[in-house]
Amino acid sequence: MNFTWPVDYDRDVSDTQSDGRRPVFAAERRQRIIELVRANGAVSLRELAQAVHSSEVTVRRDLRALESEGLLNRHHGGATLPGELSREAGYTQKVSLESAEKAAIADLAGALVEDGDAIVVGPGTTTQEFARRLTRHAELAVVTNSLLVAQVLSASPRVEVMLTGGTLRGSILALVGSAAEHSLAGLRVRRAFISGNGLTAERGLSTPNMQVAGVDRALAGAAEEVVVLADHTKIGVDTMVQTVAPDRIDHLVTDDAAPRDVLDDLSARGVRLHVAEI
Amino acid sequence: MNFTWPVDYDRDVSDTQSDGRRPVFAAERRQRIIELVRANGAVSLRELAQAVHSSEVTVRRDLRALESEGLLNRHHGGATLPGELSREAGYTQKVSLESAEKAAIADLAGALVEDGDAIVVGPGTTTQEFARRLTRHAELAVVTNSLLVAQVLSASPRVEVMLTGGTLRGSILALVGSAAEHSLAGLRVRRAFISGNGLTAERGLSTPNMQVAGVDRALAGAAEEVVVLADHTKIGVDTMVQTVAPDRIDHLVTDDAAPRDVLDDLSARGVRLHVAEI
DNA sequence: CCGAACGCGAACGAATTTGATCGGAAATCT
DNA sequence: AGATTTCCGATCAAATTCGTTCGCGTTCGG
Repeated sequence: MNFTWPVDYDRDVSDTQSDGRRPVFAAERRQRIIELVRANGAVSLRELAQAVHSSEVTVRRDLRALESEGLLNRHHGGATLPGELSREAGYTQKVSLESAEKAAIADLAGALVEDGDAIVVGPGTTTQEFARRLTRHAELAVVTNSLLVAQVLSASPRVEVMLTGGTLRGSILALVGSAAEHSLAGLRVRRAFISGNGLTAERGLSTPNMQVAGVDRALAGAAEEVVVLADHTKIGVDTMVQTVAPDRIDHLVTDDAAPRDVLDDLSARGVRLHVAEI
Repeated sequence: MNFTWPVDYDRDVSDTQSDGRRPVFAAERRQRIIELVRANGAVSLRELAQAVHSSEVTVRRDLRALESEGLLNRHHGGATLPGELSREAGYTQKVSLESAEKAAIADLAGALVEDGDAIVVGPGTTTQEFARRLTRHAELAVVTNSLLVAQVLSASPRVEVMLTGGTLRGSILALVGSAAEHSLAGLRVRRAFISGNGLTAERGLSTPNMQVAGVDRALAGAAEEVVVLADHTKIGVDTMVQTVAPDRIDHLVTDDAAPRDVLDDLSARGVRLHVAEI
């Protein structure tokens, strides 16, 4: 925990540890290095060397060992906390995935919006793409719990954006939790445009996360009609928590690679289909 | 404490928190670039270079690398979010003004936060920079109405971010209106870190916009202590709506180019000063 | 008491990063 | 459409950092 440094005064360059003072164990030094990196987020090699009273070569060696244990990340000139950087690699990869399908779906869904509408838009990459189309409409009121959707719409002055409150879920940049659900309680809009992780005819829309499911339910509950935006990779798959029952879904916008039988089942349950041709 | 950048590496400082400024790692710079692009939708090359304190050549190299990872799209003059050339509103230019001062102020203000704190962070470029420092702390709960602050903190799992609801004010990417104020009503945190457009000893903190003023008041009201982050360009100027009275301000963090007399007046009114030396 | 093993620091070549410059391409203006 | 301004790509040079080898001193086991 706390280290008492036997002697901390000027150690000259040529000075060695021949004077009977207790040597600083390597483990102590490394512990100190980790503390420094954790405290500052990122520390330069030189600073570390000064701080632990060792040469830069030694610190480099330590950093190499610590990196192999996953305790920190090395960079040119120093080290940083692991995970602090290089984040979001997974997220943005999703954006470019099937972007043609998403764009086509978003285009088609845009036809379901009219000037002067009040709508709800849920989180997701498809709905984000959909939101981009909304800037053309005049006098739109959009309620969303997605920071990305809000940001997309922030530029257009003719769209009024209302964000729900709530705690931020960093992985999808959306607001969840009871505060988010509660802020939707008194709301009533015409249509909700939401996505999800899976859609089947039997169980409807679903998502693998409980908190996300709660808000999705609240989003759908605030609208008279529910529009689901889902590309073909989600049609026919079921995930953990059901969010919207099949008979509560009024429209489904998807692409023509979706399995035909599932679409037919959905249609039989009263879901109006909008299939984008890629 | 001198803040000269090229560290003289002959001196052996026993201080572990060395004051010399650390070189910015390439990974950090790229992360910063991504954040800037995300936040503004589209940023020009020149502004990016200015913001990260590097040459345009280096930024160009970074952009090339980031594009190959699919993290952004680059084209003549700058870079945009991947997926769409959504915004044609020209590259925003308010990205980096007096960024050195802001960074120093943010550093200083970071000392007013402790692990386990619950704090409020208001909108503004300075507070955004401040928020970047918060990722080092453990078990932090942050309430904010700024999308940019939320986004900065979204990457760090040790910080819980709560966003107020409300209508989005696109120009500053913050939530305002009665919903925002109402969502802060039942809240009580230790400190509020807010910025503003002007600060005088007579009228305290002020901002030119009524709606923004309302939320600022609510933000300050939710905290036991109010910390104002303001660079020297805001000290001594008064704008339309008063948001926080002088005697409600407990701390002021600013830089040493602020007019001395105003600081003295503020100090006489009980405001504790933290002046960053550039 | 002695040799081997180990940790640490110094030195030097290699590799990486960064900034500057210049010709050519692209966009904008007239 | 032509001219001009701006921006991009590539090569080069300087600085910094990294990896490796070697030497020195200490410690441990016999």
